[in-house]
Amino acid sequence: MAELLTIGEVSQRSGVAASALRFYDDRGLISSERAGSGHRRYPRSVLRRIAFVVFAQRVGLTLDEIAAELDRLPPHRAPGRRDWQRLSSTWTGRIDEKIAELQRLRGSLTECIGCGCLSLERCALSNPEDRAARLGPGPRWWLGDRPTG
Amino acid sequence: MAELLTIGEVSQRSGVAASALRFYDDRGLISSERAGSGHRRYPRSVLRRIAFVVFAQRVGLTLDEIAAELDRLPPHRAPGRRDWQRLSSTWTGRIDEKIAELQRLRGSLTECIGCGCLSLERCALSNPEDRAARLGPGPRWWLGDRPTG
DNA sequence: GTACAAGTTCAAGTTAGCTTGAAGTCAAGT
DNA sequence: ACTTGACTTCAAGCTAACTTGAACTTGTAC
Repeated sequence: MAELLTIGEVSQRSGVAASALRFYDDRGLISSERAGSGHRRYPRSVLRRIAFVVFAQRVGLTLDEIAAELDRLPPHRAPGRRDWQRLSSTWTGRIDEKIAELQRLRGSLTECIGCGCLSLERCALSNPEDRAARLGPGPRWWLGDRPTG
Repeated sequence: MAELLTIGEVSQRSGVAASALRFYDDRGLISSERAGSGHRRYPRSVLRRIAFVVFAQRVGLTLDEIAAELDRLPPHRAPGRRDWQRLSSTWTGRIDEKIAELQRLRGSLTECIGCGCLSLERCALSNPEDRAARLGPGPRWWLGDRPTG
């Protein structure tokens, strides 16, 4: 039962690719000591941190946002039950927003099909404001669905 | 009242940037005649086609999928009420799937917070199968949420 | 001592859906 | 004639979150 884990072991246990772990390491989401050889050595607590990252991603947070959340924890500490609960309401709130938005979309869709208008000017579905609001290049992430920045 | 519209006019009426319209044109989503000058000229029906594209994007279809749908219409025809209705069930179905998935996510989140486990091996939230299933590079679109390829 | 797996860094590639810029053409107004 | 604005093509850039490849070093097993 080793105290410190290699990147390969962490990868296996977490299901996250080693390349991704190096990437997280570079971005400061996780941190490692180095063995004399220069190889990364991770404490077990890193697994909870990784779990946190994975879950947060599923909720829809970007890595930057996740990094910000992790920065609010005592340095290098893995999130515990308390932190979990502090975040839970924010996260479920976020999911709820997404659900609500999809339901609104669903509603307008059925409406539009009912009336058969398919008019860009009138139909709520086209939602030109949202589209106009997204400036610059890049894929249109969730196409006008992002709540705040 | 001109019969044919310039790309700028189409852009204004649809709210879609001219650069995007050229992009759609190149991808075959819309098609144009050319004036003697080489400038694009669009029939009015293009507005309905564009509406179709915009709506389909909001539902979550990729441009490739949208192109496939449009290919099933008589060539160069704008989608009418019938086409609309034929597609409506597919689309609302798709939205429903997404909603269901978010609700599942919400459920596991509350569960996980209740038990405080935050274990990558046991917790339903981490969902290693989904993650393992996404191969290759590129951003993890909707992080493991995509139903079929 | 010689494989071979597993680790390292760093740069470049991948995806989608556009945008931006460069360099030039065309049309209308003064 | 000259400017202004709208249009053209084509190549390159942007974003996020990684992956892939090259070139090299370390650690373990036989």
